[in-house]
Amino acid sequence: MPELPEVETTRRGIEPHILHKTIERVIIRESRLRWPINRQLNRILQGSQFRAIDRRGKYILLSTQAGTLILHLGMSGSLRIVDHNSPHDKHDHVDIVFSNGKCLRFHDPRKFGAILWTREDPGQHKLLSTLGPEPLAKDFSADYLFTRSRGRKTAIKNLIMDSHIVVGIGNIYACEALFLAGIRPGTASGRLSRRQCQVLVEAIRQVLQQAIGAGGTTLRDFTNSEGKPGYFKQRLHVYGRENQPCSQCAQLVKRRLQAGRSTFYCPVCQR
DNA sequence: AGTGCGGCCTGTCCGC
DNA sequence: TGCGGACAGGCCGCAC
Repeated sequence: MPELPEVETTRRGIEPHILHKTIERVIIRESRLRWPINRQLNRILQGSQFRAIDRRGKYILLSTQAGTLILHLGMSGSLRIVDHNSPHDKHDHVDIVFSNGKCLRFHDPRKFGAILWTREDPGQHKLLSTLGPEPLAKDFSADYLFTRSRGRKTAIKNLIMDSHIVVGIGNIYACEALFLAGIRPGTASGRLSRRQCQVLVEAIRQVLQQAIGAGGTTLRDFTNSEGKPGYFKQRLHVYGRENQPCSQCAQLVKRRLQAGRSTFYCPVCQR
C-alpha cells in the first residue's frame, strides 16, 4: 500500500503522539509478519521512550536509548493512534501502549509488513544499509540517475522502483512521475538521455511532494494515523485510469503488465 | 552483476 | 449464492 508519501504522512501523524511518551507495555497478538516479531519486545521497550521518529525510504524508525524499532507497512499496513482500550479487530497485530492511555496500533491484513528491533545504528541494518538515496534529497540528482542507469536494460519504471537505486517510489508514483516526465515506462533505462534523467528526477520530486501535501493517496484502504484517507487520488493522471481519457490529450490511457505489476501510461504524451 | 520470478498473506471484485 | 481466478500502495531471496 504505502509509498513514500503515505509513510511520511503516517510518520508526521504519529510523531506528536508518541515522541517522549513513556511506553507502558507492548501487546503482540500476531507475531508472524514478514519476519517474526521479537517476542521480547514488551520487556525491551517497557518504561522507555521514543526519542526520535524518523523515516528512511518506506521504513519508519522509532528510536529509544537502547535501540531502534524498524517498521515497514508492506502492502496493506497502517499505523493509528487510538485509546488503549479501543476494541481491536483481527488484523490489529501489535499495540504499543503509552502511560497516557494512548496506543500506537499496527494493522496489516496481508502481513507483508515488518516490525524489527535492532540495537545497532539502524543505518547499518542489513535492510537499510544497501538502500539508495532519498528522492527528495540532493544526492538524488540527474547526474546520479544518469550514471546509475548506464548499461541497464531494465525498464525505467522498474529502475526507479528499485529501492537500491532510489527509495520510496512504488507503483503509483512511478507511473505518475513517468507521465509528468513524458517518458514511456518500458524505455530501456540505459537509453535515457541526460536531459530525460533531469526531467524525470524533477517529476519524481514534484509528484512525491504534492502527494505528501495531499496526505497521500487512498485507493481503497490507506488511512493516516487518524484513520482518515489521503486526497491525492483525485490528482492521479494515469494510475488506475485504464481506458479513461488522458488529462492532457484525451487519448485513452493504456494499461500493461511490467514485471508483474500494472503499468499505466498515455501512448501520446509519453514517448 | 543484472534480470526475472516465486512467494509471503488476506481481501475484493468480476465472470461464469 | 458459490467458486475460481485475477489483482492489489512491497520486496526479499533465489535461480539463471
